[in-house]
Amino acid sequence: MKEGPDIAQIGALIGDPARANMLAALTGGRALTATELAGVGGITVQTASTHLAKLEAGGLLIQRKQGRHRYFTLADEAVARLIESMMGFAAGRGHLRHQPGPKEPALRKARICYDHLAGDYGVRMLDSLIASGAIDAVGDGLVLTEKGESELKCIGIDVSDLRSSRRPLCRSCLDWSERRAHLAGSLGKALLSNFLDKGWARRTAESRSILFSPEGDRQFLRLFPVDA
Amino acid sequence: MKEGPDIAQIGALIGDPARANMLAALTGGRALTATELAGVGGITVQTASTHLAKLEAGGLLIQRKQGRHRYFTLADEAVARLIESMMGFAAGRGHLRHQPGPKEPALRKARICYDHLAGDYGVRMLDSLIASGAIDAVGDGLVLTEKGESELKCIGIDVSDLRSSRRPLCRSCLDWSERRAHLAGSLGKALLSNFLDKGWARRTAESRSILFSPEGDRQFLRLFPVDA
DNA sequence: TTCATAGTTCGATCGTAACCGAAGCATCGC
DNA sequence: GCGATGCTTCGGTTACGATCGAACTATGAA
Repeated sequence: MKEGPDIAQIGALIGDPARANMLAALTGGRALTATELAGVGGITVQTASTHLAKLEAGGLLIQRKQGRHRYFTLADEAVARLIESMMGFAAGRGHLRHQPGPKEPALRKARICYDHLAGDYGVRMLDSLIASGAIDAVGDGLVLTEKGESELKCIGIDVSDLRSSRRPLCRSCLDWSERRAHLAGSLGKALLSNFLDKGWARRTAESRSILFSPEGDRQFLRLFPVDA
Repeated sequence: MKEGPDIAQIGALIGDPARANMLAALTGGRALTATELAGVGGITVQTASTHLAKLEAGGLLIQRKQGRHRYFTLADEAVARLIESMMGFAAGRGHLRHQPGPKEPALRKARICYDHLAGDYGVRMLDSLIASGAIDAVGDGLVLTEKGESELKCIGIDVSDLRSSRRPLCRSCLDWSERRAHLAGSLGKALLSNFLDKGWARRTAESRSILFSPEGDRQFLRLFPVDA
């Protein structure tokens, strides 16, 4: 039969634990060096090098040389969405990691998903935006309302800038920890950048989790109440 | 490290060519026996049996015993969506099958995607529904309009029946051959069933392709014109 | 120049999983 | 009961790929 595109190739690429860990780490959006990726994969640099070459040949990664470092990133947003969707799927099937580990709670509270906010806070934000009428959930899509647009302007986000990009403004992204949708798209990215710029939150060095400051936490919860 | 769900497990399950072929075949929505699946995988029944056991243990497949046959199907629609999304991704990266084969054209024209219409005709149908105002494409979601609902009633589809199901009415699904969206969800299913019931088209025995009769072809093109 | 760091390539080992033949169950038709 | 069919389990072979040590290339620093 051999019908359609070859999913076995990319399945096999993702199917190795070391490679899967590297890809998951890169879903954090940050460019990482080969040595760092060897660390997250739990393997030596030699092995990591061959893995990275395969991932690059498969079109999942791109590398950028900078001095004697090589920075690897996911090839594009489509790869990030694929990985995230597989995580959502795996979480739904109970294919979870054996030991949750100490960083799990922080990761579940707030983490970065390629370039936008995910985890409990990400889901909460979208719920609140929908409840307040800033975003309409229509079918399985999301649309920004006029009301929402003016509210965003108040917190310093100019939506007309975002519209000029080819990327969709609002996109819903399934959250693997919450098993519900959070906000992706260029607006999702802009909101997270906004929080980081304001100093409400910051990214951690080696993890995908996002740490809110006490003040940032307060502001965030005020801005996105649960029962709005 | 070791953040989040284990995508390596399902990646590895899909990563074997024989298993990938079986899964792709099952995306046709039809239940297949172990022997049939061995055929599409290009392996003996013994080997297929072990593969199927692994896929079942991984939650991707379910089996139903019926007499001395065992019928395998995808576990649920989420699996079908995962496979289809991986196909779309793979097609975009150029991970195509080596030789297109003789059945390719028919497959590209019209095929079944779990339970709804895909391929050129699937994409054309959605485009036409949007152009005529029966469906609104809003954000990256799809909504049926009142006008669309009454038009559907004319061709014999009662939307209120569909609404009662928990499954979303309209969903967009990326088509790997056309690289554009077609209509999924319970409405997508209902439309395809409608065509099959009317005798406009029929499913083929061993492939995912859908064959339109000359009359059905005429009716379909009349109902969903390109420049409506 | 020399040394140190980052990364790749080579070579060899090792483990696992895919594979099939043969035997073993289960179900159907007779 | 019998044989035939559909499928699974067992045993043994084979092949591929993940892994690492060691050697090699490249960039940067002193």
